[in-house]
Amino acid sequence: MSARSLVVESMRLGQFMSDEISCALHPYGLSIQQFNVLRILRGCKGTPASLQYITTRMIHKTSNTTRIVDRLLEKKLVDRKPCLENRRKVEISITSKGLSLLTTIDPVIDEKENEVANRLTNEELATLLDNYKKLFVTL
Amino acid sequence: MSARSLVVESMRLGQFMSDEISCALHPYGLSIQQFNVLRILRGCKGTPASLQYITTRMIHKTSNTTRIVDRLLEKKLVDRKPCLENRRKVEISITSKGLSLLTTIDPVIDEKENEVANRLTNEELATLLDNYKKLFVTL
DNA sequence: ATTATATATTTGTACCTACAACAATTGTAA
DNA sequence: TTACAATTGTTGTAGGTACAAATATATAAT
Repeated sequence: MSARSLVVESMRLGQFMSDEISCALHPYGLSIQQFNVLRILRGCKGTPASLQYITTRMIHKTSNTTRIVDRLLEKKLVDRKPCLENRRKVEISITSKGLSLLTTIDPVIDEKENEVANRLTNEELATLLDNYKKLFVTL
Repeated sequence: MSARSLVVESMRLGQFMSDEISCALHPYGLSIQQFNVLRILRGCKGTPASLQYITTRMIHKTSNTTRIVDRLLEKKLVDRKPCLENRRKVEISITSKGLSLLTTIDPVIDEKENEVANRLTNEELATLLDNYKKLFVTL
């Protein structure tokens, strides 16, 4: 019985977290994946990233990064340029408009994340993350 | 730092579980949501269910049950009839083809679920599910 | 040099989520 | 009864996931 619960409840919790963040992002017109890409690009600190690099860092391994970046381009939150050294590649970077949007959103997300995390003690939280690691071992 | 990890890692874990199940269902041509609906209908034990009833029991609260049922209908895994007592309603039931498909799939899913759950001791599993409950409290 | 293989991205399709608008039916209240 | 609100389901649209095929470029093998 518990085995089935583990799978279903883990999916439910993931969905719940996802909903919380999506909801917080909604006023800013960003989907959770678009936000994810923007934060990955900010983490690059000026160095442009390839689509492949972004993809490896996303939550959904099979997300279609091309099309997510397309939407960020339309909003002028990122730039996309062909890579001169390797013309198969593309160089994506966050614009100043993108950076300042993130600056606005940061405290809202932090607040939301803390609000959820505060339902557990630090010890419970540590144990939980520890158990996650055990579950994640790839087959 | 842990607060952010909690949200991200919960989403990752949910995605991981979802991927495991989707992958196991793939050979049978069912999506995880279609499978979910079939299991809900089986749980009704002959009593037909309305779309509304099915929706309340799904993982994704805003799933468009009409269209998921449409695809199960195409595969003749469910029946849909107008409800005579309340003509706004519709009566959905699982067919014998649907039931026998579920019977085939059941052990595959059980196996997958156990495989994942076995990475934790019973005590760890109980603690994990307990912590899930604390996190779920709706705001 | 030509062919084959690997890499990087794009495009196509089916299905799903999220949200809103719509239509039909039923319930309620003046 | 007529008007209004609530319920139930369908349809439309934008964005996303998953998977496969196509395209372009780069690298390796013969």
